[in-house]
Amino acid sequence: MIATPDRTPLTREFFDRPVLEVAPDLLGRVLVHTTPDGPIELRLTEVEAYDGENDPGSHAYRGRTPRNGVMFGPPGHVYVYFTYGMWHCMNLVCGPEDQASAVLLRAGEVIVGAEHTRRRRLSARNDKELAKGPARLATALGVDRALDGADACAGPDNPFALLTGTPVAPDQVRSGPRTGVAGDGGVHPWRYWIANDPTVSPYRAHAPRRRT
DNA sequence: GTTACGATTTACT
DNA sequence: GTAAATCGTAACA
Repeated sequence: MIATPDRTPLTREFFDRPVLEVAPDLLGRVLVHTTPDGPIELRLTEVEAYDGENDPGSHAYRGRTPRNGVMFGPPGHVYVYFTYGMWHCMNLVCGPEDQASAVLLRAGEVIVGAEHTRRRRLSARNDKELAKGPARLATALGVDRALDGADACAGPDNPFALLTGTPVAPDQVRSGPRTGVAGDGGVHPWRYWIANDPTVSPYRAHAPRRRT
């Protein structure tokens, strides 16, 4: 029996901590995105930490650019990037400011508004696949670069918010290498997920692209 | 201006 | 299991 999720918004202070502390603490939290179709709510089941300018796997590794500028801003905001010419992925910026660390939201369980996500996720064979993977998660929510920089701490009446939810017990948190991260960026066990959760995406090693 | 590649997903053998 | 899809971004010339 799962307790009723706490709908108090997560505070700026929650995100203004080292990213390796925030990332596992996000599991079980509830993301709210209000779309033109209606609200969608997602319980986070899998995340990945990216530790600022010293992390070879991070978009911030080579310094600030037009794309990653939000990562260098205050914590508690959304960083959205476009990749592979097709997909969007979303992150939450963690503090302290100028550290440029963030948590990639890799997977979740849709708990409200599944009917809206199914229209965007026609290849999903069941509801567990609606947000099983970072690009699938963003697609299910209808998130794109328009949300880049949005404040996740402004409360549930805003287009985007993170609520306290029901954080998972520490003994239910698992960790391992990050998925699809090249080179030295793949060595750290900075991927976190909820044990035995059916919405967690499978691990994949980085696949170098073949020459044309 | 040109080039190489990506914090992925999907379809197909 | 492998390969195609598809284009913004950043590095390099």
